Amino acid sequence: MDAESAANAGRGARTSGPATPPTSPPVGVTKITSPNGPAEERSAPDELPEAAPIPNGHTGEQSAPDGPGTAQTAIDGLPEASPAPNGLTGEQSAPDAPGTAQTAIDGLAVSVPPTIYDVARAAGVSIASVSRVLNGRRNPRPETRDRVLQAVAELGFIPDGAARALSVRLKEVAGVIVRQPWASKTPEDVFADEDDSLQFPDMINRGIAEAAQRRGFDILVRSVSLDEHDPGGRTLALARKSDGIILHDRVLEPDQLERLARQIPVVTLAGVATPMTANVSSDNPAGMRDLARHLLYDHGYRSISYIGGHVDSPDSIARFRTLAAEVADAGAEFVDGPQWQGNYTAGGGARVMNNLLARRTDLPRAIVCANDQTAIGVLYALERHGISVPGDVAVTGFDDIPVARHLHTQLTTVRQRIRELGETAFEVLYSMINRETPVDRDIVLPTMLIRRQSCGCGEARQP
Amino acid sequence: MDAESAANAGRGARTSGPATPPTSPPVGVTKITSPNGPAEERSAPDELPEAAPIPNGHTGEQSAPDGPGTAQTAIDGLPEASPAPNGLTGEQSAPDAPGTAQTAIDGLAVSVPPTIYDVARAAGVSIASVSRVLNGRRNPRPETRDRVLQAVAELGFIPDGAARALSVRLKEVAGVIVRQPWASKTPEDVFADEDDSLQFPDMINRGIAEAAQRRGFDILVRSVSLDEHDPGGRTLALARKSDGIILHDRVLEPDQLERLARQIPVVTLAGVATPMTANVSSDNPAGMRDLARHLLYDHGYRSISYIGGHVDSPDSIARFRTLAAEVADAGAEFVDGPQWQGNYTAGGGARVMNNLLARRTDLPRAIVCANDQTAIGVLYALERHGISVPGDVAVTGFDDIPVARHLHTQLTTVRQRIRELGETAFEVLYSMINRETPVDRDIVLPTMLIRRQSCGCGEARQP
DNA sequence: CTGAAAGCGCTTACAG
DNA sequence: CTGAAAGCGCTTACAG
Repeated sequence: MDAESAANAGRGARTSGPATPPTSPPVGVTKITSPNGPAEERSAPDELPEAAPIPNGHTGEQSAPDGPGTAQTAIDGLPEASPAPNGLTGEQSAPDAPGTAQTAIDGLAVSVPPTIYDVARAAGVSIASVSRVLNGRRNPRPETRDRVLQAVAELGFIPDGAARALSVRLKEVAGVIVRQPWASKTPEDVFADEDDSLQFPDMINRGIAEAAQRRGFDILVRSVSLDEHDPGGRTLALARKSDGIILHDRVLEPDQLERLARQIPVVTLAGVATPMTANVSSDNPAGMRDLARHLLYDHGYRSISYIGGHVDSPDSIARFRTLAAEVADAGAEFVDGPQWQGNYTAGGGARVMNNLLARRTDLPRAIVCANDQTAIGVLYALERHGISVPGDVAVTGFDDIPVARHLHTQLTTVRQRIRELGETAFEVLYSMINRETPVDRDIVLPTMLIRRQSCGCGEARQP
Repeated sequence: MDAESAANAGRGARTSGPATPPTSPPVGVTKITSPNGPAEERSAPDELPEAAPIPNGHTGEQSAPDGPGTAQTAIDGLPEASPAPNGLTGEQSAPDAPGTAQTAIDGLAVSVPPTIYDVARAAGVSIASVSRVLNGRRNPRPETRDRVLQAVAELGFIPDGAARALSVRLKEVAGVIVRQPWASKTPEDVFADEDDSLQFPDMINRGIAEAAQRRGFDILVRSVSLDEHDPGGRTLALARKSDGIILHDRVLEPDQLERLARQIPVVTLAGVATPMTANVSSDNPAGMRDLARHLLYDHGYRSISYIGGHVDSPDSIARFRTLAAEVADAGAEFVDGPQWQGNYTAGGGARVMNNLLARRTDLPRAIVCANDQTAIGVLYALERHGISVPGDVAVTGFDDIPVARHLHTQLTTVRQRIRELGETAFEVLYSMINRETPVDRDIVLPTMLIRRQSCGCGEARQP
């Protein structure tokens, strides 16, 4: 059997319907299968007979709730393999299942994993003892310990997380909700990819995950789009799988937030601390003030505008306010209006500029963007229209994401301690989960002005 | 009470030790608290008295396994609030807990969430009925339905995921293991940030998450570093929280992989399908062949080298082989050797080049990199040494990550359908979880050569 | 030190 | 249509 046919061996076999697929897409994973690569690069070992060893048969058959339950039982090897106390009933083979041993045949069978009862029996001890040696509670007798450990190794036992979670009331999972900026992208959007690129939220998540790992936690990330019909619902759905929730930017309305916080610990990023929630964010006022003064006094720009992020973003609002105040204090002109509303994406920034330029609007001397992503779009639009940055117009960002320094015109921006934002958010959440008294429930991290080319620094301003 | 003191209100209160912190870091989340931002930006509403309404008291007290269990019970509102059948024992207040009502005081208290029993009682029906209306099973009487729904709304009931998972034997969670390239970064590494940037793996994960969402699944991502002492252990730990596992690149040894696959469905990315696992990857041979021929025949380069990724990476090995073969076929020179070993990071690429240049080695006419990240490092090193790309040396990448087109010298590379790789991996895993016959267990996605500047295309080759 | 048993919060046949 | 009960796989006082 050559690789080609081996790869298709599974085809044509009966396929059972998935268990109530939420939004079932055009199903079918059929892809272009290596049109021309050398065979050895994609060979599919397919020793059917002995290739799928069923350590301990006995299929639990998780029949789909509705839909015709389809039984694809593996070869039932050891009938008496699971003498669990609470009488395992063995597989409940669906009535319409003509043949069995199907999953075993296609070689991808996964037998029902062993439980703590299997380990206990194999080791000749009680499940309590197994649990104890596995969790290092009260030192068991060395012999007991060894026997258990051996049984565990032999069976390849992996304790079920759900069962443990239910028992200790701790899942060791933190849910993270991100506002999805890349939802509204159009096919021909030049920045589709760029907006898919590493965002500020991704880096924060990296920080969260890192801190979580130290505590034995994992993170479950879910993104909700701006135009989501029910962000609250999606958030709740994630909450049931987590011990606590971290909310990026502003994903929930205040009332929804309160409801959620009543059920589970909640930490917001860039929001505002409430009696029930904690918050961690960067010092927007200080960051924007430094940037604004640099533009106003160091460069002497007399007219400045601000391209906002999401309309209701606390971060964007804070930045806007500080900038407007600084511009006013300097007696300079603050160019404002609805046409300057962005959405934190490069596409949004480009759109704002294109619209402005189409109307032949006079541009301010400097354009301050809500974040780097937006600035990237602005730079692009300006460049395409032959407008020089920073010669004709200065442009700045906020965040200092990695790409910022690789742009053709390096971006002047305000650096946030992005990962630290995430790490801190997790630590606060962790303490809340442990019902500890949080050290502080409104944490603000410092920022730093990063001067590069786009504001007019770095190189002699060329016309 | 001003914002400053409000923020510190919680301090000084007794803090209980966290439950067996794995690798306890210098604890304490104390951060720089807004050095100079206006107060209203970080105000912490702190209406102590009525701020923390305890809907239905009764604290479950998840006392830390070892360590002195510290009880921080909330105000016990409704003593008889949980008439659960299996006799809830109420809080097991730890012996050393002098006072209670502590979490309520600091305002961040989270009462024990209601269970299905609370809902059933409130609605005057059985828990079975609650479960049925919530899951839309067998249409309940409209009245029953309404009462349940109302009770759910009133109590803010969120069914516990662990309990559900245990019962239906499905967690609706897919575990994803990534090989962590950013582990070995040194402080002074110029590319630390760049390597922190959106990587190929991140984009794949985005695809996985997207596909997962359609099926009601969430993904749990864990990264293991190359020098991990026990990648298998960390993987198993994640496996207990998941229904299936997706492995990036090559994170497990074949034997570990087999052990894992015997317990739980496994899909590898860029690996090789085995009797127990499925694999999805890009067509490396075709992609590299197109690239190699472009370099060899279109540009006529006669000497080429390859900077590899991780030594044992199947992708890198496949690319290497194809390139070597193509170069040989063309009768050109393939410059090889251990000094050309990279590690998929920009830092790695830069290091290889710096070492080579330090030894004043003659460079080949073209340097093919295992991935874009590596190429970025190479471009950087070359530029610093005043070597012109593509004038003196051509450089190419692989992946076509977003930054590739934003580099000063735009990168010629081989595009992979990155997100699709992830989406496909999830779909295959999903079918395995449902014990379906997979459509194909070795899926290969097509690639596409993207010619930009770094190979010598696009602009007239300047000296 | 160890075992028997209760309990975690759901879902789902099984009988009314 | 609905309720009582069993069962999912662990952990943990509680008694030996």
